[in-house]
Amino acid sequence: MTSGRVTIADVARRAGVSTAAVSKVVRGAYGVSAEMQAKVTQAIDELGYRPHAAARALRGRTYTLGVMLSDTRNPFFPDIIEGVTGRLRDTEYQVLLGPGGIEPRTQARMTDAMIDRSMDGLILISPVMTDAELAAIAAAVPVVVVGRHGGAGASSAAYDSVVDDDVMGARLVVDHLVGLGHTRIAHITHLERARAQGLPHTVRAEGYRQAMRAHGLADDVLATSFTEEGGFEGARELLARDDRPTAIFAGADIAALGVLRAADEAGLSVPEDLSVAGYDNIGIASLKRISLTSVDQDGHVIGATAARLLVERIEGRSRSVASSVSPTLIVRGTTGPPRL
Amino acid sequence: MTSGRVTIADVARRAGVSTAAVSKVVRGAYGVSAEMQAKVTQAIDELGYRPHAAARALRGRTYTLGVMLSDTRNPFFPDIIEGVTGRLRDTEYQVLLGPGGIEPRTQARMTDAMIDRSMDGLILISPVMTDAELAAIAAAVPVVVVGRHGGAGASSAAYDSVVDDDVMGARLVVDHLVGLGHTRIAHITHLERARAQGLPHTVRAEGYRQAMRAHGLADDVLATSFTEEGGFEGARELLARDDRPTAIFAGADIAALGVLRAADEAGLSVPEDLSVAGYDNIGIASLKRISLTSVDQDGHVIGATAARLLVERIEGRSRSVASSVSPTLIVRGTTGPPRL
DNA sequence: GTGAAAGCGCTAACAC
DNA sequence: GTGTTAGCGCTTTCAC
Repeated sequence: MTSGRVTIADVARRAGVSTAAVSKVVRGAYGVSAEMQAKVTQAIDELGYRPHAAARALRGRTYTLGVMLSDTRNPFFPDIIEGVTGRLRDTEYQVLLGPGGIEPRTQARMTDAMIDRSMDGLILISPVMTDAELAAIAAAVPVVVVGRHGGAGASSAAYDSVVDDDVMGARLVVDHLVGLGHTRIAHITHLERARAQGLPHTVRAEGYRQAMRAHGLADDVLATSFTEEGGFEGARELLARDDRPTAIFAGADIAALGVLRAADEAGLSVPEDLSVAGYDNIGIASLKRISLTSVDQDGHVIGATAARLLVERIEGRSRSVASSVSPTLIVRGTTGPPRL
Repeated sequence: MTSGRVTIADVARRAGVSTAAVSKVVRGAYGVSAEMQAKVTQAIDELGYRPHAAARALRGRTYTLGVMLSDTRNPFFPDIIEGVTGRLRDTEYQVLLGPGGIEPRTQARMTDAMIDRSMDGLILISPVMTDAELAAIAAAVPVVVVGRHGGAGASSAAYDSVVDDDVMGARLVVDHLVGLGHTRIAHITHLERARAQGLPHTVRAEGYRQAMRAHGLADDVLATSFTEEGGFEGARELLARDDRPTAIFAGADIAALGVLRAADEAGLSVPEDLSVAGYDNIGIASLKRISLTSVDQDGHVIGATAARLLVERIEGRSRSVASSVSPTLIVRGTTGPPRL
């Protein structure tokens, strides 16, 4: 089977035409008569011919798009991937995912590997690289970056980007809580590892500050980490204060789960004694037993947008595009009016 | 940069040798003097040469292994993938993931695409295909199937397989519950969609039955679905009975979460009134607020084993291997002695 | 031990 | 509108 592969020459012989003609029909290129089209198509079907991607790669495209994942465990990757594959379903492009790991080095190795495999374009999800590295990759292949905000003026023109509007997401939460009557609203964020910038947690924290200011309220940001433990520790510290907050907005659902545990342990009932909101709307947030108010990023739209932009780039657009997807607040059982 | 790619000819020129020599050095093949080895290696470094995978594919290997994912949302995929990539880290193989979807058709399209891209071997995770289709793929490329039990005698010789020992996992749960004093232990399984066989849930249910029988207890299997709702509905039905079970073993954690909700709503406390156990040990099972007793599959070992077997196959083994990985029971807060 | 040369399957000029 | 042909970058006999 491997060696007995059907080639374009077999099809040409069968249809009684040249290989060039077959190639044109396969690619849907210009200059083929309906008659030839029919003959070739029939021969292809009879023989079960499928173009050999590697051979194509040597001259033209591979019709392969790569998606580099920075962290396979990230709970909204599946949505983004579904968005990407859904958008590409009826095209001839195939999507392959590359587990890049969380280290800049392993991510670089993966993007190199994808370029070596002649992929036609790359979607990088939350890449941990310098803008210079990103620009270098974008110089070699069309690139769309997902999940990194704005950043580096000039060099960013080399690639397109899609982000969740994290400022808006944070504002939705604050507005919701203020609307319920809360005034002491704390925010738990992720402790920054100096190097990368424009990361979602930074933007969410900034959005929170802006929104609080807009309401004339004092902000209160605590940086731990986006883990269950991080949320737990942060909440424990916040709840130990004299004038403890009546609401805690965690920058990620996983941390919000830790906050809920801290509330449990402190004997506080949610949402009566403490309102809790998260970000990302991960699957379990909707479980009745959790029922966490959260900001939904609509990974489908993000993925579909990234796919659309990438194909546009491949097909010739050179002007760079930065797309921002609006999040939605999903109100559930963990937020309510503060006790009077 | 794209057009300015460094080729083997550039390296050969720089080192003052033939392209054939460079090729041998790159592949670590026989018959190269130490001196040539040194010259070539230096030229490669100076020029930053990386072999072009597509060009290699036309003659030899691509050093690319494909992992077909049947359902990106499956919570233990990340572990399996980490196991695979971890095992391959220090080899020259690269791993690319293919989102195959849950339909046989889309999965077939993905495996075709991977074969068209000349991947050296494929790992198929929980593929939904007939054994004949699997055999056809295995005839074209080395294959390791993960998550499908035994099955089709003869044809299975065409590929290797790695499975979790689901019979053992089910027994661990039953033994644990019986040891605590339970006798009325019910099992919630997934309603079978006729076609595929040897699927984990079937084997888990069978393992549960065997274990119950071994203890001289009557089994009690209810088939709903492996969703939160499925677990909820199943548990509601079970708990409405006169002699309701004192323990429910759900064949998947997600369903166990539904069972917990049903217990909450019925006013039963866990584990005093009802013990609950799941399977898969998904991330949130360990959250203090959930603390679900569950069976852990060790996806790392499963992934690493699959990678090892695949590489062995590629390098020549023809005898087929079926590997079974032992699961572990993680006892947490949802199981305890029944109320007397 | 090393190099020359023939392809692998396909695409893209360029002739016809 | 269709066919001929020259490579793409690499691997692999086969001479030397």
